[in-house]
Amino acid sequence: MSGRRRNPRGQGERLRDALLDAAATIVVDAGNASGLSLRSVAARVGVAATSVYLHFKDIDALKVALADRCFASFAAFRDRAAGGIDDPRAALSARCGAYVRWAVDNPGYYRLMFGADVPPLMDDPAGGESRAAFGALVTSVARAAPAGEDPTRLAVLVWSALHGQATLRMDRPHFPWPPLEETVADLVRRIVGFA
Amino acid sequence: MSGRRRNPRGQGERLRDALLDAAATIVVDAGNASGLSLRSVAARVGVAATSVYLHFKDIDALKVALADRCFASFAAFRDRAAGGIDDPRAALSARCGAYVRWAVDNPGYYRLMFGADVPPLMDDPAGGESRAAFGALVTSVARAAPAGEDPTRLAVLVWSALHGQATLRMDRPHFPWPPLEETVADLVRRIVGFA
DNA sequence: TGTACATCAGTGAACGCGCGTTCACTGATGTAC
DNA sequence: TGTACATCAGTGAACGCGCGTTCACTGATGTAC
Repeated sequence: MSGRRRNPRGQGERLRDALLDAAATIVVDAGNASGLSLRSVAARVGVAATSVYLHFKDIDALKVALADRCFASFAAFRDRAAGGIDDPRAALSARCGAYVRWAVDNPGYYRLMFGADVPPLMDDPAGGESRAAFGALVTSVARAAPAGEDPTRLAVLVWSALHGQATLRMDRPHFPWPPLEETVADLVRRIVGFA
Repeated sequence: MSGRRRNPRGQGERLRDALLDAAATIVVDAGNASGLSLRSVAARVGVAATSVYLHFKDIDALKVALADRCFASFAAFRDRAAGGIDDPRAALSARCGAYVRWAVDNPGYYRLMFGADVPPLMDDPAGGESRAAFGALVTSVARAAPAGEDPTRLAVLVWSALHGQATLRMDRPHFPWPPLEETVADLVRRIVGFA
């Protein structure tokens, strides 16, 4: 079909990456994971549908692997945004702004990672990623919060506010949203309680 | 198939309600709208698949009609929770707690109403419902907020926080969530800024 | 009072589509003897 | 040095399923003449 050649001996794992790349472009193009299927992914790579089974148990396993990849790049983006900022409150604001910004710019990925699509993410490999991300938020909140506040509790509040901003902005694009970074910073400031 | 009899002459509209009822039970059972199809709805009612066309242009039109119904019952639930409470802050807390409670108790409906399933809700009949609901929130926030705050702006922040709580609680059930009403009240108190 | 006709509330067969899953198969390449 | 064999990286036909959509049809009931 396409000009694809079979991988050389010992390089069979490269198809796995190619399948994940194809899945990523399908998700990016559609803005969600609804077009992800064993057959669509295989077709995109130029391979027989059954070849997907060589690397993934089913389409959900592929989704989990893709989500795992996304968590890594999401975390890197937030760390980059917050890195090098000394003031803990400014660092927290930057981290949170980056959270919503990345989500809005990558709705397909974000929905895959945090939607109901792949239910048991929290227990699985990607669940580890997700918990680590929450841990980083707790740390950042702890540095910025007034004394006497429970950082974990605050982080739960902040996380849910960020998630709400992110998903509403992508699902209700016609709503007159105020500017993203400014709004998120205000939200975080109010929740965590610093001037 | 089932013991269904055709509606008497002039009562053809009753099938419309029956189809919506069937769609509602499908959504409730699955917890989402993914099982909603022209054929599944028709089968549930005990009617030929093509009969759905007599009342709905396509399955999306049926989803919009169902969402419309849900908005009505959602709004009634919140009004009931907030009604009769004189203190504006307590009323706002009750209203917001009821928001998240209803969402968590009716995940299928809530996802249908606020998810990406039926994109243009905000422009359509149900969009009116949705805007009216936001208006009620703005009013309630205005009564509770300190002077000098912009109630619409605050309502946006509160709404996104409530939505985040609601969707994360339903999509991440394994996360160790703190008690719902208490957490929502805390969130609202912090955002709106009252002691 | 009878009857023709229109309307209403659906029916049911058929179509092509994409889906996951099964199964036996292929053909190149490295390795052991 | 040659050859048999195992392994690897896939293939491709076939299955049954549910889906939306089309089309001509049915049969009861009310209404006009």
